[in-house]
Amino acid sequence: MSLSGRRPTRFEARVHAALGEVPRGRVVTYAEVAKRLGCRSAQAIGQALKRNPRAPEVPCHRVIRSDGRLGGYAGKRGGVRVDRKRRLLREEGVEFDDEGKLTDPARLWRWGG
DNA sequence: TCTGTGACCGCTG
DNA sequence: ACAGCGGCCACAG
Repeated sequence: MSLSGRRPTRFEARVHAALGEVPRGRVVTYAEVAKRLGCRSAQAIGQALKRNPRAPEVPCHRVIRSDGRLGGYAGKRGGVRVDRKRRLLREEGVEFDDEGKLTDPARLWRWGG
């Protein structure tokens, strides 16, 4: 309850706002979001998302790793949580191959570039 | 592919 | 206020 009952920090709010700019059917990397916020730690982005599993208000599932793999979801780096993430993306037309890599790199969203 | 190091935010004590 | 630690990561070797 320490998590769900907590009010978002300013940093978290900025992360969520940034995610809101990512259209459906597109994905963005943790690094890209970090860059957008002027933060040099992509991991800090993951932290912020973990603290707010309240989808679909915040489309956490649209954030993947720089190497094209899914990365974690809802605080876990594997298992059913990530399976769910993959399903959600699949519903938006974003697919991953057997290696867990993003099939179509054109799906990658990025700001100003 | 795996390991080590860098980076940084928020929790806890 | 402050130090230590862990975490949905990135990057180099």
